[in-house]
This record gives sequence, C-alpha cells and structure tokens, in this order.
Amino acid sequence: MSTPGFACGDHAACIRGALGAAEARCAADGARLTPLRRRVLEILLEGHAAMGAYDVLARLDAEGLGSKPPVAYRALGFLVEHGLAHRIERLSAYVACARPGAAHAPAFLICRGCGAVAEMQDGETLRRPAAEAGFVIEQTVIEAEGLCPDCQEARA
Amino acid sequence: MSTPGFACGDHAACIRGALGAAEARCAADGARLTPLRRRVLEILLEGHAAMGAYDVLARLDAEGLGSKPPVAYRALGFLVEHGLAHRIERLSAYVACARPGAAHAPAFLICRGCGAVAEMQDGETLRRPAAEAGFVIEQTVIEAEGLCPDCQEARA
DNA sequence: AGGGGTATGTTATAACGTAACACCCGGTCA
DNA sequence: TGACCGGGTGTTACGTTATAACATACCCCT
Repeated sequence: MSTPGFACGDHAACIRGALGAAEARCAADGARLTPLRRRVLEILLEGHAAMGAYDVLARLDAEGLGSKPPVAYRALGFLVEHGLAHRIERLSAYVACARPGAAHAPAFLICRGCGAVAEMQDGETLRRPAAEAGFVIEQTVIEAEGLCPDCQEARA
Repeated sequence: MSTPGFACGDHAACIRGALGAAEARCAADGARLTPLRRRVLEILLEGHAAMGAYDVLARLDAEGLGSKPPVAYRALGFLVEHGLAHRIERLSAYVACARPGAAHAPAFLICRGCGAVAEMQDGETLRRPAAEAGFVIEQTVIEAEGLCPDCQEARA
C-alpha cells in the first residue's frame, strides 16, 4: 500500500496491513473498532476506490449488517474522525486512508476517466497565505481532478 | 473588492466593479450575461458570502424570477463555467469570484464561525506531485476550514 | 442488580442536484 | 415571408446525499 501513485502492489496484503494499522490506531486513541466499523473499512479497502455512502450501505445491506443511511454515515464518520478514511468532497464519497497512523493533511488526485483516487501528502498548502490573513486552519480539502496515466493513453 | 483577506472596503463599489468585469468577460467569451444570470451574480455579490443554490433560488422566487431548482442551478453553472463564481465543495455552496477576468486556480479560506469565505490565489499546489505521478490536472479544489481573525477573538 | 456511557436500529424528512421535455424568442437563410 | 435552428427559460418529476430524533441493545463498572 501507500505507493506514490495509482498502483497498489499486492492488494490482499495492502488490506491486511491497513486493518492492522487501523487497530493499532484505535487502541492508541482509546476508540473502538467495532465489527461494523471494521467491516466498513474493509469494504472501502476492497473497493480500492472512492465509494459513496450509499454504495457502502448497499454492501452492508447485502451482508445483513444494516440497511438504513445512518448506519453507514455513522461508521464512515467514525473512520474519518480517526484518520482511517477520508471524505472526497468533490465526489461526495469516501476512501480508505493510504497512510493510517501518520498525522497528515492529505491531498488527492482524482481521475475522471476511471474514478481512481490517489492519496498524496500535502506540502503545507495555504499555510503561508492563511497566516498572512490571520486565519487559523483546522482542516483542509486539497483535491485535483484530471486524468491518470492509464486514462490519458486510453484516449490517445 | 479583492482584498487579500476577509474585509471588503466599499461593498457597493465592489459589486459595481464585479458586474462590470463580468460583462467584459462575457463579451470577450461570446457568452450572454442575461438578466437572470446577472441577477444571480448580484445576489451572490450582495450576500458577500457562500450561498446554497436553494438560498439563491429563494431570492429569485421572492422576486418572481423563478422558483424551480434548475433555474438556479443553470444560472450558477453558467457563472462557474465562465469564472464569475466558484463552487465551494466543502459547503455545497457558491460565491461570487473575487477576481473575475483573471485566469486563476482559486483557493479558499472558510470560517466556520461566521461562514465568511475569502478567496486566495493558489500557488500551484499539487503541480509537482501530480507531474511525478504522470497525472494531468484539469481542475483543483483547494479549501481550508478554520477561524477568521474576528471569530478567534470572539471565542477568546 | 443497577446505572452510565457508547453503539446500533429505525423512522422520517431535510438538503442538494439533475434528466427530460415544453415553450419561447431572436437570428438567418432559402 | 416563412421555415428553421439554436440557446435560454419554465416545469415536472425524480434521484442522490445527509441528518435529526428517538428507541433499543450492549458493555463495563461498582
């Protein structure tokens, strides 16, 4: 996991690693990674893509784990709050975090061709101009939409 | 208009200036700033804040200019497309552009205390990491949420 | 056993957004 | 002139995203 671009070497290993990191993180935070929350994280990891809350909910429903919107939104909210997943504002969707555990201000590259989302580390964007304006940043949304290498080829 | 932070000196002048710039821009683009579109831009400028599409629609309705969602969404879409307004993803809302006419990749500071939104010039965020990943950026969403100077004081 | 805190289940509805079609108006061109 | 055409607006109907509020279940602690 956590390749710099869009590829992910061994997906099963990537999922195992992320789940382990998530458990460690929750233990450290005193937060409870319940079966439902864990399963939602697995669903995001398996999808290996941004998923809408209702897509996640459909999976939960198919597995008998819940069928009403708040079930999905609450689990997703928990994961986002603990840095195990991120919300992609541009897509009104959610992705598993590629670097759970590390404190980070993530940035995303979103391919409009195939829907893939790559997580990057943000290089302190906006820190300086915000400081000049006297603004205190609490959270950032840094997203770019465009075409990934594969989709550029496909259109060539 | 176009102060670097949250203040706007003379609001009436700011509105006049922005409307003038919008007309120039549309003329240059061969686009039509119809009365409806112009009025929507005025509403955003008067609000001097991010407004939801339905807030704008309520104003239009009060003035007899339209009452159905597509009326507002189409006008807002036109303004965004021509760089006269911006969508704030984090808020699912719209603001008038602070620098109409200039080609720009805008960035925003959003105060969660008072809802004010300041537009900044983005300094090429993500250009480098995207290039390294072979990703072609078409559009960016750069937003920071936090507290503006006034709201920091109010809580002190 | 009882109580408090957290998680989950459920109902209902709010908020945001768009596809598709009907109509109108202004320009142009045979 | 009149047919056509393109863009803008009006309207219906619906799809998607999200949350408030309340009920129930579970778990740990004393």
